[in-house]
Amino acid sequence: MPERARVRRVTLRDIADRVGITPSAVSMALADNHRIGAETRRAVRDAASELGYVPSSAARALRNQRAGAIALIVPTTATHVFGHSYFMHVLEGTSSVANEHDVQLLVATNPDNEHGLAAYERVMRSHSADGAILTSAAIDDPTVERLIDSGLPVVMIGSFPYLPTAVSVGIDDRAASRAITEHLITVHGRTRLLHLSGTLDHQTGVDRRDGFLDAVRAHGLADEAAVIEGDLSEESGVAAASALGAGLAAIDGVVAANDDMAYGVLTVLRRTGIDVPGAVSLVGFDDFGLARVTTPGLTTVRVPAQELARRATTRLFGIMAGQEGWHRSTVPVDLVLRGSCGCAADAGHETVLPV
Amino acid sequence: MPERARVRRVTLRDIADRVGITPSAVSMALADNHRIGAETRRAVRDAASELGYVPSSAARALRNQRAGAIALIVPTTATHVFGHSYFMHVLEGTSSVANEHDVQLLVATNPDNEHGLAAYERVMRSHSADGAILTSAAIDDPTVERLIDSGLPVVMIGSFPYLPTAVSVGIDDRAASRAITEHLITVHGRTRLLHLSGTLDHQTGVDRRDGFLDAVRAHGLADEAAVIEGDLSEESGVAAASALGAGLAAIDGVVAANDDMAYGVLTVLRRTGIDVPGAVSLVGFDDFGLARVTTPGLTTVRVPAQELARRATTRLFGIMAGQEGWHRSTVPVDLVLRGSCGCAADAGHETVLPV
DNA sequence: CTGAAAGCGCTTACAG
DNA sequence: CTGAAAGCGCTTACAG
Repeated sequence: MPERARVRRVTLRDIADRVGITPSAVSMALADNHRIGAETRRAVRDAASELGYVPSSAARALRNQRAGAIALIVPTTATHVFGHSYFMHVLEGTSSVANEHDVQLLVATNPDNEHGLAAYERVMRSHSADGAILTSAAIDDPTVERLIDSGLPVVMIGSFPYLPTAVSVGIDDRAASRAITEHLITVHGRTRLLHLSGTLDHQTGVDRRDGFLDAVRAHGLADEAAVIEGDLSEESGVAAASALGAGLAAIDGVVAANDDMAYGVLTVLRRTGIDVPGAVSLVGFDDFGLARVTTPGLTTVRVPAQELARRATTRLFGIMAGQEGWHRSTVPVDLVLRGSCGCAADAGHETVLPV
Repeated sequence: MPERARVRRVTLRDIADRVGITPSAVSMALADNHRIGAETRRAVRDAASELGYVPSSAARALRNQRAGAIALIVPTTATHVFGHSYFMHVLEGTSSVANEHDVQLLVATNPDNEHGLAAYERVMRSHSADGAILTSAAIDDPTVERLIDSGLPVVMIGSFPYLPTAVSVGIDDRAASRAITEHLITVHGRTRLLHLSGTLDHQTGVDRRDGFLDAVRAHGLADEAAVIEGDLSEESGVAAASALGAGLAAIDGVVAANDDMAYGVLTVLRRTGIDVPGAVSLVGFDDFGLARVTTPGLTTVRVPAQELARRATTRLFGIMAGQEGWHRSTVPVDLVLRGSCGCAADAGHETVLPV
């Protein structure tokens, strides 16, 4: 295999031989150790770049007892529950911060319940990663606590009220959901509201539902309000709206727990001939891209997923460096008012309002 | 830091001490080496699982000269060009095969043009990965050739006619695009066709356009046909259709290079009051999910992105194991006929036809 | 001040 | 047949 041969490692030894010093000295020279004279340092640098030296990550990891990598842990179910856009945003945020720290990013998924546990437990135990970002775990996921108890630095994205000592970065889902619901009530005079929730085994689903309930209760509209549990997929939005049938006519506002479900509802309303926002105000949650181009544009809560990931990862590096400090960071979100609630008549226009 | 202490590594030495043999013997026992007696082997296994032994990936990597990881390399621009769903499918496919081989998955992105090169060159040179999957590189991306020349096992997803020796897995974009265009011509009698292409700096964009041109030329419709270059985003579909203005009325069929752009076109057609599929047949490419739930359902080419990734990764492991063999594998695709071309009248119905 | 050894944790080639 | 050393490539504590 001549091709493989070309990959042959360039080591400190090769540089040492060329410059005429020891590997130890080369190591120090490359680390700009003052023990090594300036001219030798330069000679070493030159030789290193000529030979195309790159340190062996394995040797470094073994010697330093640090992997030089962090892991992004993704429970299997999460992709389906949270959607592709959410993960790409998280991946981009995590990845860019890891790059800034010159650290590799491992992505660990749980293939199934049997080996799933092992999948990321192995990551931590084998010390393939020095820390982990965990996103979108279910409320009752037992692996989360195990992971935290293991002592590996972990930062979670989302809300974890049952793990008060865990470090997490998230948004205030409840307040945001309440705010967008109150927008329908106070600005658009809606009184018969439906909430299409996410799965209630995730904290996000619970919090967004509770925010909706906070709003309808505060305005004395609880009796007219209803909640249907969906699963955050567009299909479940279609299904929920379709199942309502004639009952749809009795509703004048729909608060969906994410945009995808809102699209599903929109499709059914349109098919049924119910005007949005004329007869029904419709709002979503997420603002991961498509909300801007639907007709009408979808009013929603903008979740800064990439920013959440960036903060979580930055914090992770802080913890790995020995920092202590806060356990929970909440990132503010915005209401993005477009046409579907009744705000902006013309396509493309939007108003952004901090919650 | 008491928490960190809990992570303290369990090594072969710990097992050896407990069982009363040498680390070497433990290593052999765990590898089921026949040199070690059955009872010792059992004792070692018991001790290992009691102590929670997991081999050090760094030590193994250093000793075996293998990283125990593969890399998924993603050029920066690619996310925007190919979309979130495409990448999640690729990630899932690659990840699951890596899991099956008990190998870690590294995700390497090129943060920007300056350090971008270094980003994954470092991955290969530092031997952080034993092989790489490269997806969606631009035609003129110089890093691709460098990567292949480096000797690191690489499998690419997509089409790379300029790199005939490269190992790649893809679909026949040109044939599929021709097939779906001919469907509009022969089955639905469309004669004034518009192609909304992807970016032409990616082979996919070129191939799908050429397939469209093959079809209109073969049927003598080239003079009535037009091509507009988009960028695969829904917005660009909106923009292209809007820019056409009154010209839209002269068209009776639109072949978009992906579904997202088709949604954009659909939005404009609907807004303009042009009936799909009554006045215009509209088709896309990808079938990554939403095509099923639009109204009408979008006729498209189903691209098995996850399967492509699975095959590419399986092949990568083959190459890493020393296999030689084919350089290019083409995965067949299907036409999925729904309502937007004029085929299935009722929502939810679809016909699947191999290309 | 500087040279060279020790050792991270593993596996296997080698000596006995 | 089996015990124990060598060595992967690094970094730093130690001896001189």
